[in-house]
Amino acid sequence: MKQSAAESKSQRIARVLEAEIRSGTLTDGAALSSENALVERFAVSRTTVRKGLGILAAKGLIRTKVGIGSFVTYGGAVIDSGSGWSLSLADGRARLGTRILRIARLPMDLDDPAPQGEMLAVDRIRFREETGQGLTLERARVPWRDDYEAVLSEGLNGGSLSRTLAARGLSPATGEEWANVLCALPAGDAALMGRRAGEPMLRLRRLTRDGHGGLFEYVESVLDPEVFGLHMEF
Amino acid sequence: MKQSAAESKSQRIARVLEAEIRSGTLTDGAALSSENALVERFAVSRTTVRKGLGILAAKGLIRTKVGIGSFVTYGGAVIDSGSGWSLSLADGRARLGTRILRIARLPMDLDDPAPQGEMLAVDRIRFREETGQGLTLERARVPWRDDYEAVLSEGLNGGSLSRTLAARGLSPATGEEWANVLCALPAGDAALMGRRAGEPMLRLRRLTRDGHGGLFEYVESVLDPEVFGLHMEF
DNA sequence: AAGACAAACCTGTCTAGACCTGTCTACCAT
DNA sequence: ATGGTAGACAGGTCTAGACAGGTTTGTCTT
Repeated sequence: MKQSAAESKSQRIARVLEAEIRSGTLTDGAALSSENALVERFAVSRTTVRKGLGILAAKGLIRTKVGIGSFVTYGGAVIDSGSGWSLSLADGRARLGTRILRIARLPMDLDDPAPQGEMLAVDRIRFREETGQGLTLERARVPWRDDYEAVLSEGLNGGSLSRTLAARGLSPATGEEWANVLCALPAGDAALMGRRAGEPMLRLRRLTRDGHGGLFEYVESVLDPEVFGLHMEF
Repeated sequence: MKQSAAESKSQRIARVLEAEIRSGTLTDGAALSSENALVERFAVSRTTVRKGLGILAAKGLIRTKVGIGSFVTYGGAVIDSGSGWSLSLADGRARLGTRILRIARLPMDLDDPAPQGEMLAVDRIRFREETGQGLTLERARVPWRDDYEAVLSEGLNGGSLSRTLAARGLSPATGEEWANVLCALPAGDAALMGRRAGEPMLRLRRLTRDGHGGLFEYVESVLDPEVFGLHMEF
């Protein structure tokens, strides 16, 4: 077999496996085949397979444990504790696009956690690419720090606020998450999402704290109930 | 065998048992099943079971005596599990009454798990005592066994199906749970609950399996979204 | 009724082997 | 120098046993 010039074998392996993960063939939490099985499947050496898996691990798509194997960690938007909810797409294959509504510095504007002064606010919508209809509306608030100035101008690392914070060495120590039914979508949110007001929606609120109990991040999400659900294994 | 997270089998066993201890299913001083029984239940080797028990012992949750068995030594407050989600009453203290709609032997009548033949069915409503309005509607299905005959005539142990099963030495090895928004309460369920049809509701589905992957229990619940939510700490 | 004994449990400990990832080295090709 | 191959080795995880010794219980004997 001829090797396409631009892509090494390990990159190809990573690409094929990533496609299987993102397409849902390999679902969240599922075990990948063992390295030796992948050696068989791709007819390459184990070194090459491991390089490919390394690429996926660096992207955060899989995690591997000695003596056990590699596991898909994509889509578990929550924690890696293995014992939490993960948000799941109930509706098989919906292609999601993302649009950032704003990244701004402003006083706390959400009701729930005690007012905390200036915040870094990130509002984001995810929408169905075919129709443009908004499927999720997420409002994240993080206590302002001066080194967030760069975020305002340069945006987020990989579109993810948690990744942006992690890149600054910030990660939460504890947290809570609530899920409930929002019986009627408010008109303002409906307009932003391109939906009808009054629809029932799935609502998630997530509050994380740093080691000293201070607010780390607060996220409020409204999700299309036809597409999103929560899933847990135990 | 499919493993659900990047977690070793012994860790999973420890986690499941810890949840049972902390949730009060296994109370202080109670004996755990013997190691060989746990081998059966989780379908793993005794070495692995012992590793799991070792984790619990290291946490001080159990103590084991030669020739006798392992015992729960967790005396502390039996608050909620800490791992996984717990159903929480959003609406402070609503006094709940319980009404069993039926306990019956019948062929599988719910859509979700593959049809399994005869089932023990328990349908139950929880309602607000002040108003009589139904807050939850739960349908539980368990594959029929002949020794359930007594359940049909004598009812459940303490009103709980899981407790009834546990009393017969039956407990699940693994399970999954889904939560989503039921956009419109069907008319039939609405009549049972004394609610208006078409209301949005919170819907939970829970499927547990025995160690060999066979169906253990399936429960479908519909919950008042004003009163119930999901909560998780991590 | 009291004691001895055996069977059936239980945990503690050990082994051999299968299969897994992590790491290393030596070598080849472009 | 880079990317791939092939193999060896260490160590983690799990299985399937065997064996020793503690505990309980029922039964048989005295």
